[in-house]
Amino acid sequence: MTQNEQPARTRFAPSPTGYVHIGSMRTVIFNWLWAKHTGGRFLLRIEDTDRNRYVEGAEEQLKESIRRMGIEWDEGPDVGGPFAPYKQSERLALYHTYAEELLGKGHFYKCWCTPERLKQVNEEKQARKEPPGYDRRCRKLSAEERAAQEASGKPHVIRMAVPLDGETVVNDLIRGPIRFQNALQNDPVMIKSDGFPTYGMAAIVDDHEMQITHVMRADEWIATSPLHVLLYQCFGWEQPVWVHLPNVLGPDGKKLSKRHGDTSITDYLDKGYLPEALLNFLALIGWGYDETTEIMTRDELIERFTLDRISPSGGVLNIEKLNKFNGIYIRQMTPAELTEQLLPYLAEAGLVSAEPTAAERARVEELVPLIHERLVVLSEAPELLRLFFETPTTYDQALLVPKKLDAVTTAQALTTATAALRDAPEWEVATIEARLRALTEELGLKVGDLFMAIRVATTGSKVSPPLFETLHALGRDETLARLERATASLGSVSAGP
RNA sequence: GGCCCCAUCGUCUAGCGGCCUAGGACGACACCCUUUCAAGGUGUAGAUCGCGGGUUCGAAUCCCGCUGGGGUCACCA
Repeated sequence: MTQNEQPARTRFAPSPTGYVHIGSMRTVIFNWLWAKHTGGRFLLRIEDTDRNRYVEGAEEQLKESIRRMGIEWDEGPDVGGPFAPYKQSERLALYHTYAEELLGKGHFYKCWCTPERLKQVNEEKQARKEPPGYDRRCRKLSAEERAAQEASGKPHVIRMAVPLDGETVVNDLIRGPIRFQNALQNDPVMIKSDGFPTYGMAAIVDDHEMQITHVMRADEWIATSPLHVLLYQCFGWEQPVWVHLPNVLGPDGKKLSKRHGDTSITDYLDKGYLPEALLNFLALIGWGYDETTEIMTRDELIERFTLDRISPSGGVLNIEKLNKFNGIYIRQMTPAELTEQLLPYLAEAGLVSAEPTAAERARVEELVPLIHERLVVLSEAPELLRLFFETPTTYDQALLVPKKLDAVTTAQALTTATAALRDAPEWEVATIEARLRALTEELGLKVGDLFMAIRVATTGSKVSPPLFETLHALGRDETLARLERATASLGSVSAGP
């Protein structure tokens, strides 16, 4: 791109309040891709400055989610780095040092207004149809008043004294300059009364300290970004490149949230969407390489990812397309690889033991080719493979008897087929096929009718992997037993009135 | 409501003044292959580039207005 491509330092800075949703993961991916593309570093920083929203285990879950996607941070919790700690609750002293500095320069001021007063001010403003916001009372305190408040020792917050006029320009890389009137901004709280910094304070101090070169974050941060620019100006620090990413939207075109259902990245992973497929798919929401290329490996993505190709508009997550991608990636795996991935799902369904034995593993691997190209998502495997582990118990007569045939004819056909298969010289796919095809002529049945009757008789369903392979995998004894059972169920019908 | 962002087939997108009678992908539909389902192959439909003005010899591409959608207005991030 036109931008210099010096090694970038990017970061994903979530607050540990819950799971990582699919939109956040897309943000992670963009940050990570850009760092890797430029040969830079991707950091993870935990923004736990709101003790009211602390969620037990959220940090671990968050790290786990990112790792399951095959993404590692070069600096951050667990791995450390030159700017440790990477958790804001452990960096409190730093924020205070900087707050003191700006307090001294007059860019920050202490505010003793209580939440109750703030609320009241807002209500009054609302009543007067004025925009809500702090009235800056403490900013206008006289020296004596300030000294009095100071002496009282009452709890206070520290606010930034936003310029009363002029404008602040946020230079967003993909949107260009965005202008904001300073007069319309509020004096934001920088340090809360509990001594913790707010996002605006902590993020800017840390981004500067950690030498972040590109701040890539979700769209919704645009509105508060002028405050961040202002803070950089107060400190006299060089700003990072601002890159506000378009949102990943729900089917209704609104910001993705819990009400849209499975928005947690782990839900997708648990369902059996492959990390590679998810990565590829997510990279394509809000970014595109060229006119035709869509399927790209991790390395190709890294190689090709540039900021100038990020689009400014949000995109709806197209699950059908994700499914397609997942199928493509599944088909790229070897049977052995697929087997490994499938075992946990089969174990959960009770089809193999929790600690699969070598025999079970081998059995699954020989079955895998039968469903390989039919799998969309890993979790579908148990249903597709169940017929090889459990004998169908009931037969739907309507399914078993081909449309143009009756029960008696079908039973006879099945009986003949059973005999033919019993007599087959050996149990090979080609042999089974030869026998059965010959049968259609002998019986004068249509290929589809005979095969379908056998399919339903042996699998209990009209949909299955290819018949001959299926019978072969079932084994002769099991095949014959199922055939006989099905035939018997038909007999009871034909014996009826 | 104020401020801000966005606007190409149903969806994800290509397009950065002439290559566009707008390309690709998913989905849909049809056909081929075929023992079912898939996979694969071929093809069809689908976007007056949100609307209206400009600028220009020429606009999806630049400018303005409108409309629509979204975001944000906390001692949350």
